[in-house]
Amino acid sequence: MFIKNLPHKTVERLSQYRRALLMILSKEKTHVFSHEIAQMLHITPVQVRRDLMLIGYSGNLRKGYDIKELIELIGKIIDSDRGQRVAVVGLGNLGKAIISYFKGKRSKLAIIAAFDINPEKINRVYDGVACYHISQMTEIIKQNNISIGIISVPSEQAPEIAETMVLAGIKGLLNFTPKPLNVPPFVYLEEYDMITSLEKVAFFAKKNDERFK
Amino acid sequence: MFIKNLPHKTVERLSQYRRALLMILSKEKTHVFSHEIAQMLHITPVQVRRDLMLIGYSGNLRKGYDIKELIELIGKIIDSDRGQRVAVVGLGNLGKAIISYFKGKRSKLAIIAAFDINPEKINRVYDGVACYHISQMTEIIKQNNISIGIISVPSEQAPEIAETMVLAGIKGLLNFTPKPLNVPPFVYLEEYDMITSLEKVAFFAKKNDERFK
DNA sequence: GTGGGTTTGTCATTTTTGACACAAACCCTT
DNA sequence: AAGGGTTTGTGTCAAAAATGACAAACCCAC
Repeated sequence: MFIKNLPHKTVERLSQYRRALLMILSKEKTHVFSHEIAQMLHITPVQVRRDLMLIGYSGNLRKGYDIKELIELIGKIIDSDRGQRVAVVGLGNLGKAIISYFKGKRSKLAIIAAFDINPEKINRVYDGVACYHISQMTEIIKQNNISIGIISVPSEQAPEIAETMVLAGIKGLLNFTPKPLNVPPFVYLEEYDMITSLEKVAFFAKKNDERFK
Repeated sequence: MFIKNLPHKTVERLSQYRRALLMILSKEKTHVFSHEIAQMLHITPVQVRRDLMLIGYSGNLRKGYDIKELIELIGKIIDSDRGQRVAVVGLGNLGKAIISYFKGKRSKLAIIAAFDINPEKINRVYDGVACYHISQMTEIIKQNNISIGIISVPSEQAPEIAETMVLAGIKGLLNFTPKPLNVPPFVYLEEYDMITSLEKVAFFAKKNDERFK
């Protein structure tokens, strides 16, 4: 299903809505109000309703939104029909953390390979994901039609890894290193920077502290 | 140093500028142009200049910006004068990854304690950070004046940890679990969600792919 | 049924963020 | 010393995102 020009931020929130909904689905509830979703994500109910409007979902006026239906609709919009395959490069602490985060999550995104250069890790399986040597990367990406790459290697190696993956045909990259990367325009790149997040928290924590003092 | 109402996004970028500048500082260069910074972060030169204007820094018209000066100025603005202390709760793969990310980074942010419940980890030191049992958390946070908390425990435990930390006097929280948290308004909370990032990459990678096909 | 209390859907507005355009400053070359 | 090529600094505009406001739909209680 396609909706033209879905705003960037809305895509992010849809993903968050879905995970929040999956969490409350286990309970006996079948419906949820916009203000309940809003409260979980610290946003306003209007924002939730507007996002849902954009994807064309209508709630029940008195009962709210059908949780199951909504989860499925969000899936139809943000997931790819045939699923997308993901590879993690760099099986240090971070790489392992990412893999275990995904474990058990039913999703159209499947991590199906990991790469490293440490001989002790090669040919072993971590949380259901097989680890190969980086030299096999191009081959395995092509064979398995992997379209998404996660980079969690030491930062010096990031540019080289990125280039190899792009040449192998990857379509999207998530970069966990602080090293800025350059990729062609047909590859979507997201820089995910823990340090910046932490510094931001520190800045606003400090500011908040002064304000409430 | 205080600048009133520095935009949210500018704060994020300042942190990124600083890290990009630190990377090129090692080389022989002493000055940098706005378009060079822009290229590294995939933004426009105007944006860089605008941000620097907001913090009142003037570059040299012909040589660009003095790297060293700029790094220091950014520090004066986003860092706290006396530094801020950070604790990591949950010393699994993710917790360890965070700590090693920080190792060697000179910064006003210092991770000075970790907490876990696994007896094997208690009273050991990881990358220079001592690990304590969670039951000691309140005590140690207060004693050491820790103001920032990073939550990297399994998601079910996140709300309880957050509450304890808030009561212990924490001022900012960075939450790596998908569990939405609730904190009082005087605590700054940032949710850092790996899954959402990955789903976003997947969505736009898919979209890009269709566009360029 | 009829009125009151909720909640949705959406238009209109504000706020935030980013981009354009261009003058002024500057150095280098000649 | 004069002209050309860069780069900065900033007023202005455009786009994106968030918010406010409110009518319409609906259920429940009575």
